[in-house]
Amino acid sequence: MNPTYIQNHLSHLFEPELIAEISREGTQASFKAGHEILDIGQPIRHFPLVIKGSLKVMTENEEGHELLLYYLEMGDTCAMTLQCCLNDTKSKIRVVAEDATDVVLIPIKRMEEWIVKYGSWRRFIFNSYHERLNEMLDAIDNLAFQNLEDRLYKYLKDKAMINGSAEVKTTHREIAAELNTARVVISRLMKKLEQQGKISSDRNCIQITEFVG
DNA sequence: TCATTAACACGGG
DNA sequence: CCCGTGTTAATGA
Repeated sequence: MNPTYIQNHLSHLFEPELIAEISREGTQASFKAGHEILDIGQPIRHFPLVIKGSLKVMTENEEGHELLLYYLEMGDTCAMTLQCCLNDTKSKIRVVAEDATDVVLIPIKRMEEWIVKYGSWRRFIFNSYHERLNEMLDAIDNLAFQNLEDRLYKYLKDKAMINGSAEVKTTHREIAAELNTARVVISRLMKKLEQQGKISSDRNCIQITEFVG
């Protein structure tokens, strides 16, 4: 892979020797929005460094209900994938491209090697664990203690945030599936949020009024 | 009280 | 016509 590509995107994270190694060992991949990169039960051979775009990481319960764990954005990597690498287990997660996304795929065998060899890699991995753990705690808090209306609004704000736009292109049906609830509830709550002036909505498109970022 | 399920009407593409 | 949306009625937790 082209070293300057890695250089341009990851030099702020890693030392030059590691950049060179990533260039040698990694492969670049691009995914379209909606592309499934990894499914539950699949063996993991690579782990991703996100260069551009964003990935959505989910798990699933016995009834087949999906639960959103977190989003990965530029400079992020996937703590769940890391955990699976170290144990050599199969994936407990599903990873889908949220929008057009570029990643660098690194063979899992380099993981442990680089942890010993490179301070910047070690810090990166620990830091990634830390961030992902915090996001999961947020997700749990959200599920356990917040009502649906707050969850919906937070969901919409998160979506807007990762798109980098106040506009969210989705449907009530999709949102209902993501939040594990019924479409009719989303419609009702959306109406409520609209009346409060927090959002405005058209068919297939929702604007977040107080979007910043 | 609020979610869920099913059913129906409306309108835009 | 199909799909997304808004609404209602019955039922359940």
